[in-house]
Amino acid sequence: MKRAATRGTRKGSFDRPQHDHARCIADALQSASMVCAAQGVRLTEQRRRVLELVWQSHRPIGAYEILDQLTDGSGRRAAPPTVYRALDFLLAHGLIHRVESRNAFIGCSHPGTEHVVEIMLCTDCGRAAEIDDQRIDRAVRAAAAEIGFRIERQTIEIDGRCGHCQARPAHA
Amino acid sequence: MKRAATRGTRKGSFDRPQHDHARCIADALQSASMVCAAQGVRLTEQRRRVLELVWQSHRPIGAYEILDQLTDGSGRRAAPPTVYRALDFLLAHGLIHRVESRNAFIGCSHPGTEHVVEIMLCTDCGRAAEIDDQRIDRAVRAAAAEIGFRIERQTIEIDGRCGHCQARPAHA
DNA sequence: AAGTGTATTGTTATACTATATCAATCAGCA
DNA sequence: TGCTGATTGATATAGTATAACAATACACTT
Repeated sequence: MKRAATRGTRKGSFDRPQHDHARCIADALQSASMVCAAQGVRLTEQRRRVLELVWQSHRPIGAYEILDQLTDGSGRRAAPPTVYRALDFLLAHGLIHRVESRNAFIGCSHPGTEHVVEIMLCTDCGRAAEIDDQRIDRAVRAAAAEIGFRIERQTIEIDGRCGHCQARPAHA
Repeated sequence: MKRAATRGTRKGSFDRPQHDHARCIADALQSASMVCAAQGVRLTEQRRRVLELVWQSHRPIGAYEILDQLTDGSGRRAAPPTVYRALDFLLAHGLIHRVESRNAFIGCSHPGTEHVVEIMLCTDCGRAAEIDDQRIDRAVRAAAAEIGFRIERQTIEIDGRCGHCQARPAHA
């Protein structure tokens, strides 16, 4: 599973715009399947479809964008709780992350492993990259320890311009 | 002004619960006044009142909580744009910070100075402390530099339990 | 003091994000 | 089969934020 998790989006960097994204999606779904099996929980069709929609691009996606694309076969649109429940499940099992500064969600780049979540967000192409930098984590832990603060959760989101976008004119 | 900014809430730590909070408020208003004068913008009565409400505690406050307390003298409640405009102004001039993970706002602990914003949030007493740790900033910059990412903004919010709360039973 | 242009505030409507609640259905198992 | 708990459906509503345009206040000139 570790192989599967790292075959697609590599943690710590932005994929080339022309990478094989179908593989990112396939890998994510496969990893999710394994993670759920390992944790003894069910990756239902509904949850799988939501995860697939989250992974349709590397851009954070909002709950209502998912909702708009989540028809029940006969074109009937789902209701908000449907999508939020699926998102809650995926969050709880580490398959997606919430981007707080955007009220949106991205697929987790290395599900099934313990890691702090640090996200870089390109303000040009809109894509997100999950990084996993030990130095940042160590620095945060050190700062917390100094004032006797016991960390429970970290929200680290960095906005800026990714390398690919800097290498070309600003987005239209 | 630097003295005023550091007299109240010290950056980098949680105040003792029984600190002289009236002074925090007074200092914040005074600093704001000076910052606005220096920047050639007007700290109107409306904006001053919103800032005061933000500073009524060290807990992040939501826009609608402010709204509920913002009467126009005759008890008439203001409308949302009124408070959001004031908040936008205060954000733009570095007098408050937005807490993304809470959709809420806190007063800036050292307005008028350039700094990255790193916030610790106690899940027990609900208070926030703005820290300004160079190690975290350096680590983030290093990680970004490695993948050619140009930083524009950082959102760093750490949830956990503050020292004061750890020193006593969990909050009722 | 009156006039003028800009900034600020008021007002109404509406968009966007998220959850509570209860009913219906489904999956796994005694 | 029938029970039990998990999942989904459906409706209503809470919570967060902005668009658009009118009215007012302020600073500055004449």
